[in-house]
Amino acid sequence: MPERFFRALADTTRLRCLVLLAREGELCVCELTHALAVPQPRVSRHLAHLREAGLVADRRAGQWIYYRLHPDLPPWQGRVLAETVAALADESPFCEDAARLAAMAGRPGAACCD
Amino acid sequence: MPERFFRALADTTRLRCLVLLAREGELCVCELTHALAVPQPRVSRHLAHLREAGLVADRRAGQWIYYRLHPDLPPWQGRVLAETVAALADESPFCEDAARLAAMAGRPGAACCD
DNA sequence: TTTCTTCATCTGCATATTCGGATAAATACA
DNA sequence: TGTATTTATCCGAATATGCAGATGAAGAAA
Repeated sequence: MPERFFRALADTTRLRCLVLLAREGELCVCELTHALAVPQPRVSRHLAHLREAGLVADRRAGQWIYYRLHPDLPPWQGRVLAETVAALADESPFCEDAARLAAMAGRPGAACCD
Repeated sequence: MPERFFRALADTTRLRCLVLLAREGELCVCELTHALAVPQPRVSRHLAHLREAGLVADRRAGQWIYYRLHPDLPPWQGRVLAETVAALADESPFCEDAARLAAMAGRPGAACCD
């Protein structure tokens, strides 16, 4: 099912989510929604797609659901993802996403004042 | 346009062509058609897709048109492709494709009797 | 020229993908 | 209980993608 893997990567919204998750480790839907600056249902829909493709895992914590890159990703897919993230992280719109996330106020897991 | 790259990889016929080209270096359409055992217009259509995505280059030699992985592929895309080919080459249907190609009679570039 | 081979493209159709907007479900909190 | 927040899903429509089969275009060889 390698086509399923690449199909999951063949969309800008999903790639932006993956690049952010690779950088940050774990993010909730509202953080991703703020960082990408797109409607929330769109983020949820694409995260569901990534989850069904086995690329991300989710974890509920109170009212938030945190997503992360799937720890059991096949090694070659992990290497492909790492190469991709390294190549894209400094490009647009991925770097802007990271900047918006860093500037986001009231992030759920963050300390209030540091 | 990384989505364009991954979209090009998100189809079995195209992946099979790419794996064969990576193994063999250069192949004409009739060799690919024989190796994949699918209708020729299907191969041509997907090769055109790969060409428009910048993944392969073509070269006319008489009545044959030879395709190869594009020599100017961005380095990170080359690494992704190499990881992918290494992971898939021994899997089905990619290994069967290589076997059918090896057993093909009357290949255009081959010597007649060795 | 005619014929053959190779390859590309067109036509018609079915399916898949994506979207925005509305709504539902689950949790936290008053 | 009721309300606010977070997340998921549904709906309808537009667009994209894939296929098979037929046809077209280009070169080779008679």
